[in-house]
Amino acid sequence: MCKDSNKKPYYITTAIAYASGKPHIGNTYEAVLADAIARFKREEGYDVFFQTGTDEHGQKIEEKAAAAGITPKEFVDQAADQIKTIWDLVNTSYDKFIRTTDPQHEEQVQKIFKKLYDQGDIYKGYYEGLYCTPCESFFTESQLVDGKCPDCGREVQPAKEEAYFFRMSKYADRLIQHINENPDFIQPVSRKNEMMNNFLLPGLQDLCVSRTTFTWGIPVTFDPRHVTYVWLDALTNYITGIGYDCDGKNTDQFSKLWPADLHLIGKDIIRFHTIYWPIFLMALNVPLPKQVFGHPWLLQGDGKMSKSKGNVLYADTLVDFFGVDAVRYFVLHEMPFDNDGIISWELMVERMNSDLANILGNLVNRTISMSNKYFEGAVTDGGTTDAFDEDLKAVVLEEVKKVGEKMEKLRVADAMTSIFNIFRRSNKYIDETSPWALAKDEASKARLETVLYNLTEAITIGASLLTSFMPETSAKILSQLNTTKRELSQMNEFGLYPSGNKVTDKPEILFARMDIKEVMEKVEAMNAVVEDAKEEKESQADDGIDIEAKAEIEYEDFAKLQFQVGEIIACEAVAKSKKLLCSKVKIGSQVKQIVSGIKAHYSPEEMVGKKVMVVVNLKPAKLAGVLSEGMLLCAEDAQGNLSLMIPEKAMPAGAEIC
RNA sequence: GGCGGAAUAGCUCAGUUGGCCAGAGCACACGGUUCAUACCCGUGGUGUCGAGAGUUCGAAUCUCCCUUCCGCUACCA
Repeated sequence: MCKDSNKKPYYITTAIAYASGKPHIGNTYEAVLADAIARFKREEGYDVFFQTGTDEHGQKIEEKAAAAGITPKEFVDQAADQIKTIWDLVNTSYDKFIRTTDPQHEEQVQKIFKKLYDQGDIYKGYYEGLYCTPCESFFTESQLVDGKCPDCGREVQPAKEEAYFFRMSKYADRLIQHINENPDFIQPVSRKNEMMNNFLLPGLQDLCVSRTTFTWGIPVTFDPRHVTYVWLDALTNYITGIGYDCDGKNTDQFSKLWPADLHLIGKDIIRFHTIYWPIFLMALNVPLPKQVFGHPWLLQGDGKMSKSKGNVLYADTLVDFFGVDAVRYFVLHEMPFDNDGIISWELMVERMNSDLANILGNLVNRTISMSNKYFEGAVTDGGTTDAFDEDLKAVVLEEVKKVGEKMEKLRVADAMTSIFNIFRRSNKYIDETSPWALAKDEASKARLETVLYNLTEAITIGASLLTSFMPETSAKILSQLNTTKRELSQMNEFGLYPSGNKVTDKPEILFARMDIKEVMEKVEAMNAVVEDAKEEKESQADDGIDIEAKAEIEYEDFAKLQFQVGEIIACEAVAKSKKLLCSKVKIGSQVKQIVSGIKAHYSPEEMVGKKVMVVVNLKPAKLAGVLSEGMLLCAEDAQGNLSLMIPEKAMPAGAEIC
């Protein structure tokens, strides 16, 4: 134990997963990536602490629990279990799984909130100015149309609902300085510019840190109508999980581990980790984490991964097909450093066959087979040497170094490529030395011994390096070679495999080749089952959706609105806009220009000729610099899909809708 | 609309401060081999290094401009 205290600490975290459902393979990627880094750091001799967990508060969970007819706590208990099960399934070696409903975390969040309030960083305020009572919504000045509610056009009033805010601007200069002085703080660097240019340099808005519209959250002690709103609750897990104490009685663990060495997060929440989180810490007078790495996403090749499509890949499904280490290999290998990666069944099978089965599995198998065939399993250093041997050794030792260098830069995929270069070089070595030819001549026995010894040694080193990335496979190979894991510190030397040691006499297949056709047939069969279940569920669920009710209106309010049928006679995308289409709409004898945010749902071509429902007397406004003289009405479902309202029977352009 | 990034072999990408015939993996074709999971090894590219112009003895690498994609952000009646 004394030995441990001499080790340098390394504290790594993942983002905590939102406990609202089953995590898909894209989410799981983050856990595996963090795990590979954590394991490698342990190999390097660090005293690693790896924390992950779940974010369990918020309105969405409150609603989902209600829909399921259980309490929020019951709901998150189930969800957290499910997430933990998946993390365990893919062999993540976390040291702590924190949940934001842990009493210890909740207590600290309450203290932190109070402390920041007492010192003036958090203040009670209200959404500035602009509340529309019927819509129950707040708007900023720029969102208003003609000074009125953009949704209903009514008057808005200043300052309705109170909320607590964090004064971000106070710390902005310090943060800008910190980011400039620590170029590695935000990774990849391209994200640094985005944060600077979009948020820090233009000036930070204060952040809302409490809510009164839902109750499933950590109550504000001195104002219990409020619950702590997301980021102050979630981000603080990184310090509460290791024993931060707001009153100054931090645990030894906290003193040892903080500041964290690496927050590993998805690129979508970089802003919260590189702006709000550092500022919270500054306010608490706690040092900032050393590095935040916003990793890219793993996307599905065959169409976007979406739950509504039912084509989401889950880690457990993939593990059933390919096994844990193949899945780990795939997600780590396919994910470059700053571009999104792609996952599909075809790519999985390809990697499985070419890298895992052919290059690695077959290498181990053929090597062990030869040792058995020629020497009854005994691997002996024959003491000979030639140019092929020297090159093999040089490549192995060189790649060992590269693995360390790549991992230092968080280039995990590149590190694995280096390991596989050892296996590739070993296959080539077999070809160069042709052991089967040596075996025919008793005179070259020593030479043959050396060749198989060098191979076994190279594989031992390669397999030992694999331990951080594919722990089960690493152990299997070493076991078949009847040896133990080579320590990183001993990898600057070639030839430590005990001479005369015997390998297993029955090598097992590590990775079986797979047939893409068979896999796809199984996948389709599986999807068909899922599809049926989904349809059944939908037919049950299609009894409508509920939306927020608006206040009752008088008939005269309704009568102010003028609806008419309009015929779209021309339509084009609005240049420089992602969501807008600009239509020329014929209404009776006149033609109006109307801009609508429906580009994601309709192409300009399919718009033309449609007869649609138009709000005609809406005051014209400019959208993205283009004049819009009305509004096309659409129905919207829970997923945000839009459908234009079209008359059920043929109607002329201009017909009144009443 | 604002800010930033990228465009290199069929595919995914490397190419450090401008300089040795522009590289790797996958895929494909041919050849070799048989220890092994029909595997492994070798050989094979007329790639306009997105288009155009410029700086230079020399540019994928620097400058300008254009085109196209991407990210963040704003807007989205």
